[in-house]
Amino acid sequence: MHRHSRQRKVILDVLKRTKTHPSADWVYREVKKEIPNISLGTVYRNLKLLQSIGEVTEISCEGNEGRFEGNSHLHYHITCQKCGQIKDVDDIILHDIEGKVARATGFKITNHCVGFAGICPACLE
Amino acid sequence: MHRHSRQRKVILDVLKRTKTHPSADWVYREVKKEIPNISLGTVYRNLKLLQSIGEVTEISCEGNEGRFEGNSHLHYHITCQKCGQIKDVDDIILHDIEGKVARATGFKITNHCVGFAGICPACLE
DNA sequence: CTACCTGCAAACTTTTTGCAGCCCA
DNA sequence: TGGGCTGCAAAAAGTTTGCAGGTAG
Repeated sequence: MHRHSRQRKVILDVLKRTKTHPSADWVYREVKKEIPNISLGTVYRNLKLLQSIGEVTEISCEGNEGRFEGNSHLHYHITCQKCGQIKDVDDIILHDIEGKVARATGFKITNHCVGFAGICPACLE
Repeated sequence: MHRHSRQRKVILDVLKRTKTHPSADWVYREVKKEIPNISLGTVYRNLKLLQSIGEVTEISCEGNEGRFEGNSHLHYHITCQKCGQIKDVDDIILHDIEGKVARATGFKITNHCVGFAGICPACLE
């Protein structure tokens, strides 16, 4: 199966540590501080592998393509359309919606995501 | 403001007509049947313009980046993780969720999207 | 006329992949 | 020692943009 590698460990550490929702390139530049000769290809390969084993989630709702996070509990996101920041929305979880949609569509649901777009308090002023 | 152009009209027609959620390239190839020498750049420019005036929506939830649709009423999407098809979920709309999130976050909400991932009935068999 | 729009092609951004060598178990 | 993993670089995929000429109003 999988082996350990320093690169993979540091990539995961960076993602677990940050509160932001970074792009692959941001992760690359961050890991580079610790492993200066790491390659971008390795970052992409590991982000993909970590996703496949559920350690990392790629978020994509409302135009936030290619952003990752190491926070594995279910939560939603909101993006400020002015300054671009992405924040977690932890207060609201739709516990029953997957069952409803399963009944309505016949799909076996494995996951759902919710994204909001708007203007953040700071940009509203 | 904006002028009319045959290219723009055909692009919009294609999007209104289809029940799928096509990529820019699919739209390009479809429009090409009617306007053989249209360029991909024109398709991208018009998809962007049509988005900005609300005629077209770019959907992005659960890995469906770069897919467009001409169906402008609010609805959600579900993607089959096996065959890749995207279907509309029309039966369920969360009318009150934007207000809830506005109160919880202080954002002024302008939009929300919901995406589901799972396995479609055909692929389950 | 005069903006806006188009086709074309080049440029850019983001992500993937082939390869030779390295390293963990 | 073998198979996964890495760095590097080239390639692929997706999208944007500059330009010169066309066209709607």
